[in-house]
Amino acid sequence: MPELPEVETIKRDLEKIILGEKFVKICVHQAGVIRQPSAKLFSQGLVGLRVKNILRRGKLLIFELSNGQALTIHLKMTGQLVYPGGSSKSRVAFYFTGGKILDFNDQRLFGELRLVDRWETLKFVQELGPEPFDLTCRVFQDMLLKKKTAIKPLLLDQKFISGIGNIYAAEILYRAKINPLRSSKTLLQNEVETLFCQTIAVLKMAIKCGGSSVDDYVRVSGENGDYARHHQVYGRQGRPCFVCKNLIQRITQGSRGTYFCPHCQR
DNA sequence: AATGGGACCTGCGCGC
DNA sequence: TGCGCGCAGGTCCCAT
Repeated sequence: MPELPEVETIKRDLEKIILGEKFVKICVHQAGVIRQPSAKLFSQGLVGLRVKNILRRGKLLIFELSNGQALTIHLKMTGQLVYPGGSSKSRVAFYFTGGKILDFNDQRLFGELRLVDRWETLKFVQELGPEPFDLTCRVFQDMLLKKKTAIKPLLLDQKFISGIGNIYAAEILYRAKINPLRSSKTLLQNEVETLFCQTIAVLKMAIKCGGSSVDDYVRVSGENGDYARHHQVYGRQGRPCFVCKNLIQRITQGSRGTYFCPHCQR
């Protein structure tokens, strides 16, 4: 699922392809993914505009446009942006000057595309927690002390911290040797420091690898990201921990899967 | 206020 | 072999 490292990878891939390009035509094959305004106004509104800048906020991709508006794309679970496009899988096809086609694919139709006047004022954006890379350990510790939730669902909470999803929450907690069930405010100073450092380290390494290809995620070129081979716990239930050889467990937490090593993570 | 579960979707893998 | 069910998870929405 596209989390921060995957969306950042897509952002960087796209910068090389469509920065400065002008939309000449939009083909909406699945109107449901266009959340704002109507599919018709969305298409009409984009034609003639250039992509001035590409940003990422949490897991949201933002295309700043030449007239001051913005195209926002949330890939949710199965969204993809693929170039060159023009495939039959495409839910929306973006045509640019010079014949370039960018496809938005989305098997499960959870994705959300919007054309808005100001992306900063979207409710979703306003409620997002801080970017991990903008945090200091000290601020992170203060945030953790204000909550009493289990640490795993807290890391997944986009209002608490933005960009972390189910895969990286598992990998980060494993590397920090912290049990996902621990209440955030019971974490000791040194555990918070390790958690903070591992959060940054895992996300940075995952970006360097082009993200984790599990299920549908691919880079804009269609290639896989390479970080999945660094996964220590995600999807490894019943298999031995690489450190202690005890079996990785899968439990359900907040109605989604949590993978961890009960021996290494305390 | 904070937490939990269901809804939104589709394809896949499993068990019968 | 084939069918139906559960599961996958980002976010929203509602109930508790």
